Amino acid sequence: MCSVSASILHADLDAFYASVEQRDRPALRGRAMAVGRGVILAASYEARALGVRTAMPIRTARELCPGLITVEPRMDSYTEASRRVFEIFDDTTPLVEPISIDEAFLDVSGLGRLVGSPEMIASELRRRVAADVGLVISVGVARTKFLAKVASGVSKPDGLLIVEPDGELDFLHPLPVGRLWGVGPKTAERLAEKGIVTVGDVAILGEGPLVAILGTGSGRHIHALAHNRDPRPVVTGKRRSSIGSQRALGRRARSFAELETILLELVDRVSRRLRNGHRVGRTLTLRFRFGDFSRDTRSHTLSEATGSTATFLDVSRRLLALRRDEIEQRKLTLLGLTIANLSPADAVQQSLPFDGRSARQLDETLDAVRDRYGTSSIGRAALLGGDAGPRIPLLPDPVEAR
DNA sequence: TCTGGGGTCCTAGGACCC
DNA sequence: TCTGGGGTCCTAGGACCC
Repeated sequence: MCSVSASILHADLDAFYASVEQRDRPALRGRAMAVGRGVILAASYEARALGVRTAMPIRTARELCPGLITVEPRMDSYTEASRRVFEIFDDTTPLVEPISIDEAFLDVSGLGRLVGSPEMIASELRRRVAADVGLVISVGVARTKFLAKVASGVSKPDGLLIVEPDGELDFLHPLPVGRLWGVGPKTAERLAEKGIVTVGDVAILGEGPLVAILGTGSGRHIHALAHNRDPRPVVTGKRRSSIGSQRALGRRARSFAELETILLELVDRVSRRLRNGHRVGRTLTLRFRFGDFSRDTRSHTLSEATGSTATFLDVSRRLLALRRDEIEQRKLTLLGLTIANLSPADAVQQSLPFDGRSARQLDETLDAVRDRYGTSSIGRAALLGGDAGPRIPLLPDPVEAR
């Protein structure tokens, strides 16, 4: 599926969240600033120059960079900026594959005669994103998706880099192994122990020894990438395969009743998003993180996919109860819920019978839940499981539950 | 008050079926 | 009594990415 010429674009917005903030608030321009809550989500290039990195705790970032300005994320603004950038992508070629809120692959192989060379298309794309949305985007152009992504990364910030087919390996081999997609800190360390530091080292090693170090899956994968063998085409119309939500719990201890309330909020949020996307799901996974940073999961697969909040709540509360002792002994610092095994909502019956309670009774139930657990973010939808789903049974008294 | 919050893919063992 | 081979699904966990 590789085209013979460099005609896959990887377009990636630079320091996306931070750039949107600097665009909207001129006082932040040219300053070391970052977007974050607890940890850094995105840092301006001025802050990066001082060592501030994504995923770094804000406290650590301030030690490195005492004057660092941090702002709370405004997801709505980022979503809107992203939407406008993707409109420009879609206007450029019908073959657009989104990867995340701020990057995508574009296949422009069919546009040569009509519009111009990949280089001209990439330049025009960068110009339009700057002029119409006010953001800087870097673009890599190559024969494969993998190499296009590497090229955009190398070109940043505000870059355009084209890797022609006859220069691929010369470009690739001097780079550190961490540039290979799928090589993170752990894998890089294992390779470094064997003296493998650059992509070229991987390429020379051969597949056999690499498989011996990393196992079949990643061994073959990484070996192929080191030779720029990446047959994956640009694919449009992908749908996500899971939907989840999680909540960091901070340092203080939480009662089991509090955790049940947080779980209810997670279930409410996830099932609402599921229904808004007209999807139903079958596998629930509860994710735990403890004070010592160890992680744990518990999952359950239903016999049929559903969109019912009540069912999700029922299952997830049972999964939570399974870990009750563990949670009370070791401090829980994160609780997450993911629903996977998704399918289109019209595949199953969507509206479950309403149990006939009056609106007033529902509100009373809701008040009781809020009262008991001191939360205000639970809506009636949580009790109804959608427009006409069954109500959620009132949470048992925390004392009774023991 | 301080370690987001959203995802994807892979592996391995056990259950179960043919 | 001994013992196949192949396949799917589920659960748990690990690594990685933005």
